[in-house]
Amino acid sequence: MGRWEPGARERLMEAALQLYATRGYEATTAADIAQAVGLTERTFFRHFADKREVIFGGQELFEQLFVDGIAAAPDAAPMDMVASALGAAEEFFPDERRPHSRLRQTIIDAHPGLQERELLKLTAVAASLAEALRRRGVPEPQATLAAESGMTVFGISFRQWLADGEQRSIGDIQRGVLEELRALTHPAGRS
Amino acid sequence: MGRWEPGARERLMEAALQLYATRGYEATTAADIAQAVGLTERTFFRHFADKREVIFGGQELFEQLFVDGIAAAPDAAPMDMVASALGAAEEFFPDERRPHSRLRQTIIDAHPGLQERELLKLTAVAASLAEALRRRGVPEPQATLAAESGMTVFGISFRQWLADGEQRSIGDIQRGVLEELRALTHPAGRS
DNA sequence: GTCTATAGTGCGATAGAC
DNA sequence: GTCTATCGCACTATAGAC
Repeated sequence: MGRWEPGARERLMEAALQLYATRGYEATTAADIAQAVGLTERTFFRHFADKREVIFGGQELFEQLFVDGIAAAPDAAPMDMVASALGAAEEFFPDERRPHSRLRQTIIDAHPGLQERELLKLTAVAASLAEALRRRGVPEPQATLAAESGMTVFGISFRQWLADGEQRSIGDIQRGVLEELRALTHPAGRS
Repeated sequence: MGRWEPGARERLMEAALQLYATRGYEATTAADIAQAVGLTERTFFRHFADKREVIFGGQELFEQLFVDGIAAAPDAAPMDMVASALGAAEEFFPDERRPHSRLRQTIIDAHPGLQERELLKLTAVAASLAEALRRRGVPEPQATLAAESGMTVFGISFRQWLADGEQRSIGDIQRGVLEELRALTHPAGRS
């Protein structure tokens, strides 16, 4: 047994989610979260640059899955490689995770500061996706366009996946949304 | 003549831009900005909810122009109404404004906190665009998809408009990027 | 217009792991 | 001894409450 319990980071994240959910984000101080897991405020800020970050742990894995998806996609048109990479969402958001994701999203939606951070993270993923596409030989502006369109599809699908009564997997939803995007940008009758 | 110089808000915005550019964003306090135009810190926070907001004045007009663009667009496919609304960018970003926009963007790009705020503003515009499309009878998810795709086109085009040596108007760039998007989501040979 | 809580930083000290 | 996680304290600026 060491001096410290292991997994301080994970324990802080879990405690933060619970406290933000019950007591409210603004009413919860960094010191509260730290105290809840037997640490000090100073240690909280060693693990997380700010009070918002504690909600967004595990995002690196999420981003990596998408990027790997591009690298592993068969040679095809840019949007088809993106579609293939979107499969990563299925791995990251299995249906069992829906309740947890709903709770987390409720907290984020209730606070502009957290929404800002979420958008920044999503934008970072889009930038990484674009970079991965360029490594596959896709030029600009197509790489950024395809990457951002992919994240748009993911975002809309993720929201729908969380919607009350929704039963489909996120992958199924994404495939439908992507088809809608294709139809939208190329309506029947237009050459 | 009133008791106060008029245009406190505008003077604060201009002073903030200059101070952020010369001294750096983090090294500039709200009190510094207020003092530069002969006001107190308290007054600064009466005009702007936080230190970041001072960079984003005038966004309401920007948003309104896009929304009006949707309302005024001739009846057509959703993406065509969006394309029509994108024309608002031409009015809001005439070529004379390029140097000012470049300075402003340099400051934003150097600070994650400002990037977050910028993304939130852009997302708010997308949400308003989607709402305007729904008022024109476009259902979900097409409305959100078209609105967010429109903002993607705007964002990429705006970046390109600021790029070194770029001569085209933002409208010309947007038209090209939109065509790229159409081609990307419907490559030749795919039905 | 003042007063105050909280976020977040900097630095030094300490306690274990190796 | 080095390295790393933790703590404690002092400090500033933000932002909101009164």
